[in-house]
Amino acid sequence: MTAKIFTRPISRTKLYEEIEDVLLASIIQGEIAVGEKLPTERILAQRLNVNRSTIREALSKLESLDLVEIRHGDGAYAKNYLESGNLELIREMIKLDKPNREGIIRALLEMRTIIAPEMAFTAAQNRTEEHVGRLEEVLYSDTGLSIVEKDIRVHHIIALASGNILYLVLLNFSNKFMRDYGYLYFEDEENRERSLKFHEDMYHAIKAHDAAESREIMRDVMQYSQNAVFRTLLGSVSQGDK
Amino acid sequence: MTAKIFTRPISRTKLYEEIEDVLLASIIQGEIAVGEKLPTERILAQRLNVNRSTIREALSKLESLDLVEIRHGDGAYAKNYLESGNLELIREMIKLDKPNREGIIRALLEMRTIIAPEMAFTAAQNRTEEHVGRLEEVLYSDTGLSIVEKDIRVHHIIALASGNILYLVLLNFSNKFMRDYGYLYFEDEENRERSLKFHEDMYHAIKAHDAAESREIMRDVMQYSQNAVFRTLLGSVSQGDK
DNA sequence: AGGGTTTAATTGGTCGGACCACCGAACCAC
DNA sequence: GTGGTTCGGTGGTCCGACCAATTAAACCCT
Repeated sequence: MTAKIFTRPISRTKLYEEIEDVLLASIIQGEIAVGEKLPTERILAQRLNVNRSTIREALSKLESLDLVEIRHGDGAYAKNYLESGNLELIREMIKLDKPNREGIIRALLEMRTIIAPEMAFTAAQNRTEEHVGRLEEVLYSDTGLSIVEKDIRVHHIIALASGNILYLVLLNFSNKFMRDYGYLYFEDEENRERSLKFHEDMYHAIKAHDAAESREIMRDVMQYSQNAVFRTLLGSVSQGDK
Repeated sequence: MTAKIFTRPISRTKLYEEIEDVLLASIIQGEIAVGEKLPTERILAQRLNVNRSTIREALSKLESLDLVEIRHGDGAYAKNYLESGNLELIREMIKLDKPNREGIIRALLEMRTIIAPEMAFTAAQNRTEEHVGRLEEVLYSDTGLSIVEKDIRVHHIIALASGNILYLVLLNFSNKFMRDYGYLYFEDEENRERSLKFHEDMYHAIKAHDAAESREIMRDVMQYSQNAVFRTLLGSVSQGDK
């Protein structure tokens, strides 16, 4: 006996997330100018017909994105996302701005192509036996891994070996996309084989402490995959996604 | 003698931030294992003697850091920050783990040295007249800017010109440190002068669409400043801070 | 009248308690 | 077993109240 539902059908997403999206869009699209004060929590609650706690959760998220600044006793102010936005904001923007998705993927691949080789270089210098062992495990023991997960783990171990935690964090960000759009690359059989060979070559180079070789290998694979995905993107311009 | 005061005099920071720090430390230091379920919100509220709303705000922040995963109807689970942590988490870690501050600064400088030159290269290719105009404004008109702010703005414009929004976001992150620790570099008179010259040279190279030259200039200044800060850090090893 | 102080209004932060939506495990029927 | 049901527990939302910080108007003293 389902009680008569008085509101919208069913909210699949959390309420505060919907509100977060609305406010985020308002700020990014300039409806709320940079530096402008947002309506108070109480007013927003009343206007959107939700509880103030819910508004607070939404604003809290926006604050975490560095998109608004909340001042106790004063109010919430919109910030310039071009000056303070963080990586998570990029992900949020993609959810609301699908057309830009391609541009961000391009940006991400471009950055990876620059960073990953240096990361591999440093990793080959600093790697310990443990890193080598973990690579072997991923390459030869973990049989149940998909190619995407395998690739992610290899890069993860390399990032760990590099000793630069920022490489690691950047890679984490990249991986979140890889899990969503990795198929753009790995759906091609040739690319899958190339990837496996890459894992092998990189493993040996790192095991041998060959920094220069590691960098070269990484650079090659990054440039190749970057171009491959670009071609895929070009070929699917008018293709919708689900 | 250092008897722990049971009732804290005044909570200088927001309550949920204190709780956030406590939970964050617990997870990073492994007291709460990866994958382990955290106590429920109600239990945490009771145990820490605060309201459940406050606990929820703290958990929400940790979720934004990708440090915990909250599942409706189930509970909150600790995640492996090495696999999912984001840039903001790095900042939080520094606040709680001062000894690591130096390592993170090193990592940041290392990454900047790699990325910034390529960013300048692309910027010189893609820059519009507007970018040139804004550079001129910062260099010759905005007289009230501190050297740190001036430097930040120059890099910001270059990042904008590059057209790669990830460069921009990474730079934003970097700038948050620059505002805190920029003095490590700019307290030296020679470095300040060098910086001004860098702005000049970079401006002309970008204006001339000279990508290769822009990259060279950027690479030089990055490597120099990286080394300069390293030396400063080495020289202040035993220097405590509060 | 000018400048510093007090007060009041406004706004975000915390509280307590209630109910709703969702998940998982135990249970039950088949 | 398989599939549905029940039920307890957990996060999500709501309500209304008070605390704490900020701001600006009102006030007072000189």
